Amino acid sequence: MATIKDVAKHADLSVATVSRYLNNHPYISEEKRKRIKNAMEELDYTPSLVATQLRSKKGTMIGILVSRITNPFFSYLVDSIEKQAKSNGYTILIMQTYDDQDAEAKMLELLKQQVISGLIMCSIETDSQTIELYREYGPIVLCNVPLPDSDIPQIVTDQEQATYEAVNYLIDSGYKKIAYCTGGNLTASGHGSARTKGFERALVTANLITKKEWVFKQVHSIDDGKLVAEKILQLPKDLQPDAIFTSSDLVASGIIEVMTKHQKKVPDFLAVMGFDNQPFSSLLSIPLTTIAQPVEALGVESTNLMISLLEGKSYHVDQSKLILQLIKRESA
Amino acid sequence: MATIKDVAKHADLSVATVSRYLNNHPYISEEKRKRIKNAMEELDYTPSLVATQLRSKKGTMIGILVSRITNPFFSYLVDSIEKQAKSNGYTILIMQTYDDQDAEAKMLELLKQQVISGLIMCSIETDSQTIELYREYGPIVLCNVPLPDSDIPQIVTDQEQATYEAVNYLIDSGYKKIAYCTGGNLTASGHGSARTKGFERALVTANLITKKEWVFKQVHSIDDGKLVAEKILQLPKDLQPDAIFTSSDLVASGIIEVMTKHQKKVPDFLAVMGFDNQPFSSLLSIPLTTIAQPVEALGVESTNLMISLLEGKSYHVDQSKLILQLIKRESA
DNA sequence: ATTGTTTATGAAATCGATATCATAAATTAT
DNA sequence: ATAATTTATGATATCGATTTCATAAACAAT
Repeated sequence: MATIKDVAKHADLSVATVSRYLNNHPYISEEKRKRIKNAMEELDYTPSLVATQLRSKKGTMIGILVSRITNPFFSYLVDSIEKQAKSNGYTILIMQTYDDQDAEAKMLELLKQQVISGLIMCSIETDSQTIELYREYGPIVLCNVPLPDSDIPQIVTDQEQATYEAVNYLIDSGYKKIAYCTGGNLTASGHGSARTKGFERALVTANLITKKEWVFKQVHSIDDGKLVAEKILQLPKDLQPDAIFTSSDLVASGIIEVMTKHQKKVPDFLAVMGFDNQPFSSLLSIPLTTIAQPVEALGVESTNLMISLLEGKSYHVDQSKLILQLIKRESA
Repeated sequence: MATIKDVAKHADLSVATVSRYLNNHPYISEEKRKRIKNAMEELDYTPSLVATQLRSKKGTMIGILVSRITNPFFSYLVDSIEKQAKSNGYTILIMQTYDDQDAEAKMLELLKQQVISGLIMCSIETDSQTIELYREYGPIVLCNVPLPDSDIPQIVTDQEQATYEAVNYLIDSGYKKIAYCTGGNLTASGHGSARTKGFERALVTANLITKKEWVFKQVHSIDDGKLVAEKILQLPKDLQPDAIFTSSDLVASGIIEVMTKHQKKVPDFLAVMGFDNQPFSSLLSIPLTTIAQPVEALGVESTNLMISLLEGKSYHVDQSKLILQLIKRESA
């Protein structure tokens, strides 16, 4: 690999001049410009990002933290972020946490070490104080994971209201025993809690009660959904819910699969509300009633915000596109 | 941020000794060991990855190239790779190419620049010679994208045979006018070509013909699938295929959606063969007949191979798990 | 007692870039 | 004509680690 030294030698100039050329400084004669350019081409030179970063502390890499890339909500979100970042000259580094604090910590370390210059967190495990500690090393943007009591820049949607409306829809449809799934554990401050609030508000407003047997934590995947369904089926008849609000379409699909296998009709036996409106959700044997998230906009806005933070500009978040929408189909 | 210098000063030792401590060199007295450890803790010191990399040329970052992360096949593959890499102390950098040569080139540049120490390519756009050029900068492993005429380390599955068997299954079921979708463009050397070979072999063996109206290139997504379906429906009746081999379950779903909307029964009007056996494929209104890929094993094997290459060890690929399997359901 | 190893440490060069300081020539201002 | 600026370039210190070389005890061998 050719280095800046080689280029300098080859062009019979100092490294300083070559460095100036690289950074578009003024005061380089047209003639030397050409000599440098030629030397670079002849030597097939590319500046070392590592060395540049060590010296200048400026980077072009943005980290993204998601809990699971296999969840289409996140893969589409990542997709959106990546497109937006790439078109602005930034590169993306993705890491999954699998709800693991240590993984999240590792990513924050990468920020501290300037491997990444900024971090977009689309999932969160640690408390806000810990995250605050890392803000001095580079901008952190929260994407769709509200952290109350914190002034970390965030792109938010109103998960509370959307959940409220969705559960209200269930209630209006006549369901009274509504179960609830969350990806979190109910204690954490992740966005689960906003949904939980909306859920509870709807129940309270309608004067309905919930039972602890109807609450399922840490459910993420199709398989988790299957487990939930099995548990429901094992409940005594009078304790069985007649509807369930799930944390994602993945979970909803798993529940429906098991119910169908046991000849329990959805939504007659159990109404199932999804979340995310994934591409396949309309194509299932029982098309999902679900809540669509503005994935595209979430990605664009959080990336724009991140870039403006990195470049010291200001950015006004366009909240108008960050709207959740209830999509009524057949599962509830 | 504390540096190695600060630690040295704080422990009243030289940077060299601290560096030795960091790298587990022998010949450091127990007493200084403790002093260094204490100093590090007090200063909350973390070695700079960037600086370490600049000096030692060794890194812990592995790049992954996929064409689209939103395709579940790739997101599950990435998931598998990430798990395996993480458990060995490596970090993953993911980039999407969207079939774009330039994106691929950018990732190869990251290898040249030692931002990543190795690259796992799960999709490929460039020709083998170009890729060869970058091998001097770090190991490159091809994952499920056969490049013939190349000795780049690769993890392969027999896409040709699997396709052959799947198409044979269609033929045995009585279909004679079989259409074909590919993610590539038929000219490239990607894994599309292996499938194409298998497809053609099955047709030739059965003495069937294909028509250029039945060949669809560059189809990847659900939307691409819808387009294909529309095109088929616009064909004159006698030119319409009675079965279609698709490049992914995503495409298959899109086709089925449009067919269903036009009251054309699948598989009676058109049998649809998927590819990938995605988690939702069994849950669709018409469960997909498809080919399961050993995603998990592909990830594990390619990562193990990469790590052994990175660490100068040898690794024997366990081919026994890299088996494709035809899964018969209802769509064909 | 003298030489040869082993153990333990520090000084300084190095990796490949950037940034500061110094300097010299060319240009403009007084 | 001299001073002040602008333009153009090079030397060199620096970023934060690793690594080589040198050195000095401590211990063993002759």
